[in-house]
Amino acid sequence: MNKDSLPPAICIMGPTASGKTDIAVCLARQLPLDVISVDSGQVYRGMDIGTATPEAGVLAEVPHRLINIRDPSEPYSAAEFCTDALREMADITAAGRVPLLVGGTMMYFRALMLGLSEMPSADAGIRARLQAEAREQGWQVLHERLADIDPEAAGRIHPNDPQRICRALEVYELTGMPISELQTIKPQNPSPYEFIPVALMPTDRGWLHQRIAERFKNMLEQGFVDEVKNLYERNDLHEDLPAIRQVGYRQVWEHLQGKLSYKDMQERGIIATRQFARRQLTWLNSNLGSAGKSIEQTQALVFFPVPDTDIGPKVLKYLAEHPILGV
RNA sequence: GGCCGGGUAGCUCAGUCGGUAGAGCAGAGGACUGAAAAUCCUCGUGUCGGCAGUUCGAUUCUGCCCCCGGCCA
Repeated sequence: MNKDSLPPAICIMGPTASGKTDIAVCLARQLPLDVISVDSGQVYRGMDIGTATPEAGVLAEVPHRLINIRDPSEPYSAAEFCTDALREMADITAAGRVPLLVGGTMMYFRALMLGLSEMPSADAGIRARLQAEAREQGWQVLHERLADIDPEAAGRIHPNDPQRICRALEVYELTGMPISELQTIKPQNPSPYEFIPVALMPTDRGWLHQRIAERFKNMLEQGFVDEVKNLYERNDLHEDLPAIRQVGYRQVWEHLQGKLSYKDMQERGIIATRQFARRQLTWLNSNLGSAGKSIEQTQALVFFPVPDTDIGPKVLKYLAEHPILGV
């Protein structure tokens, strides 16, 4: 290792239900690793069953950081994740250990590995106002407004994509600068680590779908509906919150509202999970893979096919022989 | 057994006054810079239940048969 080399950080990514937690536990038992969860849902307290947060026994043996750090009423964000993760990574590295980032929130991985451009964070007031304007005039009008101030962003953002139109207008109001211009200013030093990204890739979509269905039913047996009911009965949470919009929670919430029968809730929940997994696979197949190679200190994404009964030992072997880890 | 509805895409169905058919959902592919488990874009050939008849031409009309509902026996 030369003096310029950065400390290593291992990333285990994969779609939902691909077996990430099992791998993490397996690796943590063998190597001096500390786990950080990369999961936009597990950050919320009281949302364990539906987010497949590891069970207490697992957490007792292999602690996961960045789990249950926030109330569901307060939206978390990719930027906050970066701040929190870098803090934890520094802590782990200082202790002479290696951070093991495990999760399925690909945007958080991207933000951590490539960094985010310098931009203001969300502004609830502005968003509420833009939402109200959209309700009256329609998002088309707001998209046209965006086209006036930032033609490039308007060209990239589809008129039917309220979330991105909203963000682009919000950034412009806050800074007076087009978001497309701010985004061209790449972060200088995203994260001072050498990432070793590993992806679990299901080779058989049918297998994944079956696993997703089984796991969702299993969540219901473990009391998923009661978990959501506890949140539902608080009366300060609503269906527009990121926490409540999550796969599974959204469907159970609608069931509690009487909008979905139990049977339909289960079916729609499983379907939503499948679609979520497909989006995660798109990340792994395209952006994250190429993005990994575009940054010097980031290694190319390495794929491990699943299911594989020897997946644990194989990943372990790969890491143990990895030059950056210098084992 | 009789009468009435239905049998069209993986599912739910629309439609073709006779010129081989299209929506929603599912599924697949893609995008992704402070909500990302979010948000959004693209993709529709299938013996139109089977056999025969009428016709230049039948998924469409006619007859018979099979299957699924419902009603009557």
